[in-house]
Amino acid sequence: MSRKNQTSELKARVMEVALGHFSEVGIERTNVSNILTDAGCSVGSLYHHFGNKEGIAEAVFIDGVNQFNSRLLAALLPRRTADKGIKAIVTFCCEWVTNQPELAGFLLSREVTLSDNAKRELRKMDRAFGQSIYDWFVPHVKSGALLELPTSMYVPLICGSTLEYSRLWLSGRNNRSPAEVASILAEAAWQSVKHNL
Amino acid sequence: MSRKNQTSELKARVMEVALGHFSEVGIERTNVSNILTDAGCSVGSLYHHFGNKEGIAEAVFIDGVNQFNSRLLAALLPRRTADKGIKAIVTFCCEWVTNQPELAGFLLSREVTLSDNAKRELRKMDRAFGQSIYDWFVPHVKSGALLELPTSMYVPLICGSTLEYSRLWLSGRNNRSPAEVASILAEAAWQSVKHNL
DNA sequence: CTAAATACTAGAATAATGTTCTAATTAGGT
DNA sequence: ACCTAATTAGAACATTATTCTAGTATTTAG
Repeated sequence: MSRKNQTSELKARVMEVALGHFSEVGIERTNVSNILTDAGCSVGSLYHHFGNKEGIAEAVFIDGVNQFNSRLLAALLPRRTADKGIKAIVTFCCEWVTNQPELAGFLLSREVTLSDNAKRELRKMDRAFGQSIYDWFVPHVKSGALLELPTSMYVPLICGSTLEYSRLWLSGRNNRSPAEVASILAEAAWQSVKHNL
Repeated sequence: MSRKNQTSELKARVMEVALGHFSEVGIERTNVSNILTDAGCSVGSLYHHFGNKEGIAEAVFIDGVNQFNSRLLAALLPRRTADKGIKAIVTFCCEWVTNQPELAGFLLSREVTLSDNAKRELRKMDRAFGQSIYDWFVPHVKSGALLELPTSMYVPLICGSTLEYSRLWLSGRNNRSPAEVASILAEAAWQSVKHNL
């Protein structure tokens, strides 16, 4: 196998193993040596590729956000009405959390403390993502279908309930998965941002 | 000074100092020795009173939840209509977060991993709190003013947006404090749980 | 009031674990 | 075949949470 493939496979393996440990006991309480043995990686390799333990967490985090963002856009952008769009966002979130509870829990936990470099990268990603979202929203606000609000409030109003419900479900405190209650959450989100004549 | 007072003052001092460090750099990255010097406490005393670093975090956490719960009840229980009650909850949360950003950030961060003992204590608190909340809600659901939903959904629907907005504000990503946008959040929460004829 | 018991304090010693460092190895280009 | 740079290896190191033993102060009981 070429070195490139070997390397990227190793990194992927480490990240997968690490996510398992992180989501089970948190970043602090997973020890590097467990990751090393489970992923079949040496100390040197690990620190060469990731810098330190937080570096692994960062990589997993950025990867997860990327995946989430692109799939969410794929779910949202084709929708032509405000109603369908908002509900598509909520429904997508519910399904994503339900299908990937480990990754979702890790992203929602906010355990990761990002390095300056990672912050920069994430901001760049976020800008592109935010712009696409913004472009979808503008016409619906202009048309009066959606409330006109401070920009920073749309995400909390649309996704807040869903994320909070997801956190509760992930911590084992209620039975129905987000996907099972998606329609309720979607309707509630819609009620909270639609323009009431 | 009596020993009891001396001791409880020491514990309070440690908890206050610890909260400062925790909210600034997280539990993992605050080191015990800093807490010791800042609070003027010896290694032995600290481990005698709190068991370990997590024990300090647990104490701060439980204290914070207690304070939050009792004040929220004081804000909610006097309200006689569904409308006023829901808005009182949201408004209270906004003000609480705005006035105590350190404590709020610490509680919302979910950094603390609770010991079995702490879990038990917290569950006990939560049961009593939940019961009071439940008693307030029942008549408004029965009267048809509020939607009838799975019990586990009221908190996310009512507080989700507010908590999400608070997290964003606490991480410095938007300017207006929760208290400044409380009325928008309150109205949105009300729209999402009120019964629409 | 005295003595025993208990709660608390102290800080040096220890243990756990993340990270660095030097040397060896491997792959890709010339 | 040889050179260069990327990668791997794991022993040594450093940091830091925690334990342990001993000592001191306070309360309680006789």
